[in-house]
Amino acid sequence: MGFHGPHHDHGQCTGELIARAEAMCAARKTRLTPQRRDVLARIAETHSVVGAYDIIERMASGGERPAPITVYRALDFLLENGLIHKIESRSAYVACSHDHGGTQAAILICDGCDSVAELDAPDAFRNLLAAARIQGFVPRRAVVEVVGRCGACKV
Amino acid sequence: MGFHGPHHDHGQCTGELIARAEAMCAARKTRLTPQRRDVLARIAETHSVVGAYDIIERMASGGERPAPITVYRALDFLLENGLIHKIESRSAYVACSHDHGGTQAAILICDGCDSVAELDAPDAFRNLLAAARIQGFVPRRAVVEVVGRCGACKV
DNA sequence: AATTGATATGTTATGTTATAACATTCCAAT
DNA sequence: ATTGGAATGTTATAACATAACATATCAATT
Repeated sequence: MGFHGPHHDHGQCTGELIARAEAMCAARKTRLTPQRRDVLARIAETHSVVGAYDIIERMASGGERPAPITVYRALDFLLENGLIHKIESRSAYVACSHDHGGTQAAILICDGCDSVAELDAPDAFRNLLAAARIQGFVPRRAVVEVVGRCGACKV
Repeated sequence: MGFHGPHHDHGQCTGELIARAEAMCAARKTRLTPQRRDVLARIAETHSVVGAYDIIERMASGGERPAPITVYRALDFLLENGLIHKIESRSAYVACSHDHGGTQAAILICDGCDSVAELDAPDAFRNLLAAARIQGFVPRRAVVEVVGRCGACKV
């Protein structure tokens, strides 16, 4: 949680993520195929948002250029399994930075450097969903994205 | 606030919205030009989300077909002036149902009937923004969309 | 080992959403 | 009448996402 500075050990981030992905696939009996692993690795290169066509470009430099549908299929898999998040306000994707044990996280997006942090805000979600239910609404999924400036980019 | 039933007086909704738009433009010395008014009116036809190209189709049936950029320019104006909201998780638009006096509203989206309601949830926003600030983040805009079932569509 | 069924991938094409770049027109203030 | 900013027109293209159908892979069963 929180933004990652420029000097953090990013190898650890990606290492943990891949380990988590493998553990999850083993547990759910799904497969982390080379394509899926490759797409995940490309997204995990940074903590900034990455568009689907950015992923295509990155994969093209260092191998065959995948068709868009190929990347979107991998994205669907990774989304379903909670390994990445879609940033709706950007139509882009980011690697999930940590295991949310069933709880939902808000997304903080810096419009200075495009980097993303996840924010556990259980009170906010509780309030939000409670307010929705009072209206007779049955929540299924909440999209919570806050756009602003991270500590490093604020003036 | 809340979802609108099938039998509500929708003429009143659109009437109020246009009146609000005119008052706002008078106050801010901006212009509610015929194109902008037309786009606003098309969005305001229902309380469901409307895509930009839906607006184009609706305008085409009853006049010249506007170019996409024409509609997007009007959408930008209406967004800037708080007369419509963009639903990020749908890439679509909805008329603002009521004047939010400076406060932010959450959006409830029914995945049964695609209709939208706005929800004042000041506690949720307060919690969310406070949690973000603790991380050293400076919030500028919050996207809060809850997807689920409205009272009429839930099983 | 062969069969089978589900999962994953390949291939081609197209649909959907949004903006760039530059020219022209409109309108209110001087 | 001039002028400067706001709005619109015009053409083209960028960016995001899925449809439809064919083929391949793999693990479980016979």
